[in-house]
Parts: sequence; structure tokens; C-alpha cells
Amino acid sequence: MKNSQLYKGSLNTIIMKLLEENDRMYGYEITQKVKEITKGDLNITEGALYPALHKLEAEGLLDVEVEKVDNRLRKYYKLTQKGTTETVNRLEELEDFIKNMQSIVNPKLSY
Amino acid sequence: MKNSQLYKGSLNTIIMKLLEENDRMYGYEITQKVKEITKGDLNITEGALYPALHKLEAEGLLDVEVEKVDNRLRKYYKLTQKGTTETVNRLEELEDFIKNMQSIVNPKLSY
DNA sequence: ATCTAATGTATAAGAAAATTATGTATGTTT
DNA sequence: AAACATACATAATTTTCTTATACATTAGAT
Repeated sequence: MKNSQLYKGSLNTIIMKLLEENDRMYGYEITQKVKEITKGDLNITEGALYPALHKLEAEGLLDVEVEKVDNRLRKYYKLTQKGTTETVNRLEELEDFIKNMQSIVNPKLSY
Repeated sequence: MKNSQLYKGSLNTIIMKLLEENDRMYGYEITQKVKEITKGDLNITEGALYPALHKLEAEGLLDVEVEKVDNRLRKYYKLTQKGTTETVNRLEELEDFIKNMQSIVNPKLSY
């Protein structure tokens, strides 16, 4: 993991975006998916992931379904209706953020 | 200020990039420049800015020159040689970060 | 058979980076 | 005279993450 701290603050948005696409996912699955998408650049640690999931659930943005697969516990998370609405906002913010950061890196292209 | 927390962790990189372009800048000038570039989306607060500048200086990445303009104090910051080298790395990380975040937002374009 | 890695969740201690609030001081505009 | 802009700074608190640890099952390697 190239540990730049740039990813700070983006974890919630990442989780919500993945859940918007995949309907339901469990924690470990999210870490693997992110690792795959970023080609290993971003490895979400459990210490960051699980508290984030619990918080999103507490905020009413995620629902959880517990299942046992191969005798191992899995907690499937999915967006609530509120979560789905909120995801739209977060993704707008993310797109603005990306554009803004690009404007900063490459000011010549920003007009 | 649309306060998304996505910008968390990107302040140092923003400062260094601006200083790479503008040779020397003072704190207040940086806040105004960022506000301009992001069309008001990002307003860097003093409580974030000044500690960040002091830390970059302490790390030997920035040099400071104090001047008095219109009877008001200004502290001009510029990249040291070490800072210039480090800026190259930070910008690479930033570009990777942006690409990764784009892959997450728009997975259809990521192959 | 035994060990290591992978799968799966969780929390606690600490660090890093920000927000919020406050403080000081001068100059400009209404 | 009041409000806003310029210009710096710090302290208290919060947010978010890293690091370390913990428990439990399954798969693969030696």
C-alpha cells in the first residue's frame, strides 16, 4: 500500500458507492473490491472499515443482514432509502472534489 | 463552503503544488487562490493552514521570508530544494489517487 | 500432522489532520 | 461607527485513520 493520506475522508463515500452498485456487500468483500479496483494502491484496514460501517448503520444509511456462510459469520450491508438519497449527494461532492483537485494539479486545463 | 470531508489529507499537497507554480506565496494568499481555483468550493481555514505551513517548514520542505507590506505582516513561503523534490512525489501520489477515485466512481471507464 | 495464509468480524490506544472558536492588529468600505 | 477584508496565530475538541490485538473457521503448503 502506497500510503498517502489523500484517502482520508473518502472511505464513507467509497463504501456507499460500492453498495450503490452491488446492492449488498460484506466488509471483507469491500476491502477486496477496493484493492482490486485500485490495483493494490488502497488497502482498507479493518480498524478503519468496521467502525465506518457501524457508524453508517447508526446514521440510518445502511441496513445489515447477518448470515452464516461456510460456518463463518458474514454481515451483509445494503443502502437504506435514506442511504441511497445521501449517496447521490456524496457522489456529487466527490465529482466536484475530483474536478477541483484536477484544477489544482493542472491549472492549464481548467478553463 | 460545501463541507465535504474529502479534502481532508490533501492540504499539504495543495500547498506544495501552489508553491511549485508560484515560487513564493503567503498564507492568506494561498487561501484566496484555492478559493478562486475551486470557485468557492474549498475554503481553507486558518486553523488548518497555519499549523500545516509551520509543519512543512519544520520538516525542511519550506523556507519563510517575513516582510511588512502596508504596515501588515506577511510571511512568504517557498519550496526548499528538498521540498521541490518531495513535491514531485506528492503530485504522483495525487494523480494516482485521482485515477483511483475515478475508477471507483465510474467503473465502466476503468478498462 | 502442523503451520501459515486467507477469510471474516471486532475493538482499543494512539496519532494525524481537521473544525471551531478565539485572539491580536491594521486597512477599507458603508 | 460598524462591518468587512487583510494577515497571522493558537487552543480545545472532533473526526478519521493507523497500529495492534483478539477471536474463530477454512484452505493450502510442508
